[in-house]
Amino acid sequence: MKTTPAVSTPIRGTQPHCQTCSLNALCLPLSLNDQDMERLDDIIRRGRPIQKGQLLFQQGEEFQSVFAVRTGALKTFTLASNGEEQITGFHLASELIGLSGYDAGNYPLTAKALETTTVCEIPLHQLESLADELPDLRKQLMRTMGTEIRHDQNMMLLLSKKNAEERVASFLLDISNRYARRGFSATHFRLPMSRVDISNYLGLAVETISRVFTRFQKNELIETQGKEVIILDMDTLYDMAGLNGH
Amino acid sequence: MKTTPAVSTPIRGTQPHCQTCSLNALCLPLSLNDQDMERLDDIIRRGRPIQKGQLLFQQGEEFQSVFAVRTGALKTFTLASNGEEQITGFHLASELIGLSGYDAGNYPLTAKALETTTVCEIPLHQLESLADELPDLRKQLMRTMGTEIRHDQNMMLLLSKKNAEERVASFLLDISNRYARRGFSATHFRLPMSRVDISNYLGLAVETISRVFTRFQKNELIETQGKEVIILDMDTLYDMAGLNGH
DNA sequence: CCTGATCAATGGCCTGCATCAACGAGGTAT
DNA sequence: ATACCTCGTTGATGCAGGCCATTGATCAGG
Repeated sequence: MKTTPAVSTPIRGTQPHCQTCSLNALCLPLSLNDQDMERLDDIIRRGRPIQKGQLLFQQGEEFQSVFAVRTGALKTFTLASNGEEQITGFHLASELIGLSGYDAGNYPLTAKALETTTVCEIPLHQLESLADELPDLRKQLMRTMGTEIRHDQNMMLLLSKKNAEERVASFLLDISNRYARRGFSATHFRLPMSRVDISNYLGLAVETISRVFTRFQKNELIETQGKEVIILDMDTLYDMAGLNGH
Repeated sequence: MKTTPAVSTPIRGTQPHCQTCSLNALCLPLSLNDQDMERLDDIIRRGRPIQKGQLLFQQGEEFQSVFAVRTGALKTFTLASNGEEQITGFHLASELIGLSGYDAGNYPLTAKALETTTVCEIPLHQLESLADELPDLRKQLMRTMGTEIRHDQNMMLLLSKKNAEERVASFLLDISNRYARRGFSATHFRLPMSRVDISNYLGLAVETISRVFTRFQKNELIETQGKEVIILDMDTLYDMAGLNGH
């Protein structure tokens, strides 16, 4: 439960590269040509996996690296002064973590593994100089931050305007879409986080999550068994989420 | 109530420049040297003021420019599919608007003037190429986006964990700090937005805002008269906001 | 000066969800 | 096997804050 020493030294040869990574079309290299991708690949450190419950970095620590999730999943959360935690996001494979630390010298949130997880570590200094040389990389970084802002503002809308059912529907569809983009099933997946995490993220009590899940099952919108979820009626879920159409 | 044709042609000579602008230490030129600031200044368009209620840009419109507030104030909000609006932020002098549009080709939110407002328009294309040439400008842009992310994540915490009094206290202190950074009084200021806007932003009903304001006045934490606010007991407000100390 | 519109404040009622409590199902250590 | 976790589910109760309605204050237009 303590911060792991980030990621160990690079072990080239036994480790995959951006060029051959199946996620490169979703990840930071997204818009880079082969040459540029190689230069990015050169600064990336890949280390041993972090175990469930371990921290990737902690709120207040010096902001040294940005991370891309290779396998597994993490949650990021901020701590209020009273010690309460607010989960700000879940991060699946190919997603970038840590850029929100950019405006200050330290991470404004903590990242914790939800399961055994491997990440690519991108040291800030080198990312900085590379971003100054490669306009496409700079654009991609700014797009990623723009996406994060958009996500957070959607969450603000969810948290201040939607009721419990709308929140849970939105959440399920969000996860479904993110799996689908990675080539997995949009209707049959496993939630990597606990009910408590979901409730925290959605600003509800755990009990409310349970109740909404069972209500959704009675109405044959979904089927669940523990963390396994099958979506039965995508359209109705979209309506409920207040995302009519798409 | 329709989108204004953004900002008219530049009227050089009668308009101020970044170099002489009293806000340049808070605004985008923040970290630029004189030469670089001049180059930024060259691409900035300054136009006639927009009136209260007019839109600077509208959700869905093509993302063409970023704006810096020179005088006045605006609110930005997203529209849910049911038409409800969620205010995502208020923007005072020197603050940048529009960067959240960065991940797609169009603005994900609408910006509306809360009072007569003047802005500096920074066309995206030119900002892009300048950012590729000036590392300091790139860093400043990314820091600004990082600040926005941090703000939004604080709002997520507020919206999902704080009660009505804590929300209002946090809000008043936020505004107070932002005025103070601009050299205005931290304890005596005028709120540019209506109670309805505040309630929307904080995820509460208008009536709740009114009640909390009067409760705060009975407890001699603040004094209000319409939009005028005087903060009487900053320390207690900090405690209530859950920002003990600072 | 009057009229209608917009905004803020306050009272009264009502509900969605938090809270408290209890319980079964796995999982793990002894 | 047994004891002891943690996790998810369900039921019962209470309340913070939403919603509706009224009133006064301020302001713009005729």
